[in-house]
Amino acid sequence: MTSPAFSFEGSPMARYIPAEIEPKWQAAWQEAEIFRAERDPERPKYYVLEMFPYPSGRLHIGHVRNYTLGDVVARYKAAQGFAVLHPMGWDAFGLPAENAAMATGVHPADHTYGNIAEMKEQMAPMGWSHDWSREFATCDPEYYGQQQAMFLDFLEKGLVYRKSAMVNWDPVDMTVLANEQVIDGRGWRSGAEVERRELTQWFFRISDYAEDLLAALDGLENWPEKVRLMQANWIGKSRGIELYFQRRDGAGEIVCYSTRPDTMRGASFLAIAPDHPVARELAEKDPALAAFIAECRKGGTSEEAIEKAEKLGHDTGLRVAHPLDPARDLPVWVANFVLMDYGTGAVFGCPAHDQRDLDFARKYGLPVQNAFYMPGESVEVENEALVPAKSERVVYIDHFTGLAEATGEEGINAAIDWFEARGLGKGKVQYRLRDWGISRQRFWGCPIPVVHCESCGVVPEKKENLPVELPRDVTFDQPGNPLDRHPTWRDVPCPSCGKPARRETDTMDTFVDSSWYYARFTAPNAATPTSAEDVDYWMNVDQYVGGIEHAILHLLYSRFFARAMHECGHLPAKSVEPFDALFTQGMVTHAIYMSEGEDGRPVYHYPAEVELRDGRAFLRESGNEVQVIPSAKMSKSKNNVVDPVRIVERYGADTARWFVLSDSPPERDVEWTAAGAEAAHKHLGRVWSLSERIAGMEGQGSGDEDLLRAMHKTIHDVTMAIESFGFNAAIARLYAFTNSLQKSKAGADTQRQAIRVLAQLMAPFTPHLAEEIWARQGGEGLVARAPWPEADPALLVEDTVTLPIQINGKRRSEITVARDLPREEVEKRALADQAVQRALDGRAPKKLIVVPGRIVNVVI
RNA sequence: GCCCAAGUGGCGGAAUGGUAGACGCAGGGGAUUCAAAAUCCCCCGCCUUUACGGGCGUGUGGGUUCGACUCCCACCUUGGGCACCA
Repeated sequence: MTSPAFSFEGSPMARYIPAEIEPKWQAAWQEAEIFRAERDPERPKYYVLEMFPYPSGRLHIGHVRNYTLGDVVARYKAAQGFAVLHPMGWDAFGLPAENAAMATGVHPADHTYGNIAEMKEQMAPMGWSHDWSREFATCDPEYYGQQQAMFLDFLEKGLVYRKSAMVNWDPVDMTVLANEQVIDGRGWRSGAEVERRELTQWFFRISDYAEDLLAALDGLENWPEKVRLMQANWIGKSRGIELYFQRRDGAGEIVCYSTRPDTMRGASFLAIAPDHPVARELAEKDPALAAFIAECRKGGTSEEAIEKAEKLGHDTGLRVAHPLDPARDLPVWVANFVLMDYGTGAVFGCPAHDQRDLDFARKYGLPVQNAFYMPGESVEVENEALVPAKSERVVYIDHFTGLAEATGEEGINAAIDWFEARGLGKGKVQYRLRDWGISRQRFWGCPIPVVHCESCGVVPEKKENLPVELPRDVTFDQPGNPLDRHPTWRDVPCPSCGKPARRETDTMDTFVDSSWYYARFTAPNAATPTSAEDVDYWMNVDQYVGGIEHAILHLLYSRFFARAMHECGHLPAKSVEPFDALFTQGMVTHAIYMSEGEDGRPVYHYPAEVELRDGRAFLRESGNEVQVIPSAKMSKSKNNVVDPVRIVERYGADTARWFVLSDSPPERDVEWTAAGAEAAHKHLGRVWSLSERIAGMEGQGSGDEDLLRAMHKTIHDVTMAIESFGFNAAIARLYAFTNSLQKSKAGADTQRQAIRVLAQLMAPFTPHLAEEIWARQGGEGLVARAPWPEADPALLVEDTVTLPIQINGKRRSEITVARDLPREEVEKRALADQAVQRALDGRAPKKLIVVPGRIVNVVI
């Protein structure tokens, strides 16, 4: 069949040139304002949100993945008839702008707004369906002013308070450091050993919501299981007991929190935090202890730093009575691994059943005594602690409750009852979750709107004076927060008594900014933080998309903030869980090409300098082979960053979008490869040629029904795949259908129908190419506005099925039978099969399993 | 150190407990071409066999099941988070 309609040669086909297609359709969308979200009581709404970017100034390929994922959902939902809200804005406060100010002297605001302008320019060619009319940056005074208003509401409701807490202190630069700025225990600029220093700071009472935040996780059915689990572990609910240990010096008691009171027999010491009041009290008269406590303050505040630090202890000389045997003494040690923030800041050490306690006991020569054995093994612990799961049965040794063999859980419960009955302790539910410290000793953040007055104390700023705006006239020529040394900004009259007072110069954690932006998008210009009408209509976020690295902090803070906003009347009750569905995507990675330099240090090569042959990499210039490290996180210093702007210039946005979605499931990391991008581009070119060929076709053909069946199957499969975020699978189905269409001999009308459906199904992924094909094939209006195609169920079922036949679970043959063939017939046909006959060798099968429509298994 | 996740051909990956390897890349063969590019067609897990076929195979070791990539237990490796990076 070589009619002209099928010939590539000689037909006046246009080539696929994205640079001609893409800007045209972007202009058409803008002209029609199809992405502008409007409240529409006639239609159901759909709010899809991607985590907004920090304006670094460079669009990263990770952004491309994130926003393309959201864009597919937004465009798909729009095609299904929803009123879609798909906003975009900027998480604009933060350290990098201050670092830039220190390096170049440019004001953080200028730096940030400059970056925003640059990034917007880089985002425009991607063809994302964002509603830019709702754009804002968290550093806009209009935004952070509303945040300050909410801070004052929280203050009034008692959701905010001040207390002392530790920060990283650089003793040379005389400044507070972020954890990121502490490298191996030293300040990143000064190189000085960092110490922990106490500062009075503002806190949100998130721990009051620990139980609610934990319990409500069950209702978040459309969140990834692992995120819920991570949050549950982070909140860390545990049931235990507060135990009272009487001091031998008669000065009262030390209260320890324990989740394993059943192991009390093995207690050999008490360990208290260096900041514990008892430690401080004893240090006043004990210079050696004071020196030890000072030593414990070395290093950063991060939990990782504390946990990994060498376990150090100091015997205070104080003794307490062992609760089980008042004649027995337990020594009280100060230990650097005990955290004042958790429990009571004091624990009893049971070396036999806790590895850390055991290491500590061996180091300092403290006794090790088992509280239980595993059943049948009466072995004393040596160098490995015996720590079975609480559900496992153990044999308690001479237990104070009278228990013999029991599970850990039973032992714990019995021990709690026993101690409570004797007034030695009190059962207590404990959470690991700490209150959220929001004070930052930095300039580029939302100012905390309070004033410190000598006579009135801490006085909230009046709401009519908001926003408390950051000043323009600041310099960054010395370390620290310039607000601290800005007299005219800092010195203000007290809002209450009018006497001279000082503004709070700390600003808020940037996580505060990102804890409510989703609500602000529903009414970005409202005179109050939110507007009731708009949050009622648009909230909740139906689909939230972002990086897995935000699984805990950002999402937990947002959940808390929504609850707090509800209490202050800024969100309805339905929005205390603001994100109905969450999707966490993986990273985009890229291989690193590395060789060894003359000095032995690694040299990183740009992909452009490298030629790939048979999976090995060689330098183009010298021909020397270089080492390939696959799937590495993109990093400027490793020269493996892929610039999406260059990709779009070379291949067009549709190729970039198609590729980042096609190669890996979205939740997993995807490796960017030049070959993959090339292949994606080629495929789009094939679809284009196919469309051009079909456009020129006329007349009848054969196999129309086969093509229609394939088309409806594809509609069904692609729709299901999009619904479940299986975008790579959706794209695989689109590849397969393209191949079927290419090979089809069906008539012109059917083929035209098929290519139009293909364009519709591709539209969420490659919207520009889809529009072009849609227009050329006589589609009505914009494909972005065409209703999503529906699969005809009648065309999805086949009359016959092919059943694999297994023998002992291994596939050995297959039979093709009518779909509704009765089971007995299937059995008969399966047993008659040659392979089965051969395997049976005259014997009768032990068992015959027929799963209708799926499989036959013959057990011999 | 603690919490979480992921490991499937040369590579990225597919697979409601039911034919492991869909789809794509790389590779091999062919067509077209004066030649190349582009395009099109076919093959492509490993071992064994002339062939038909047979054996092995989803990080490792166990277990549940007629049947396990999928469920359970232990381990190994890699990645994410650890409260002041965003």
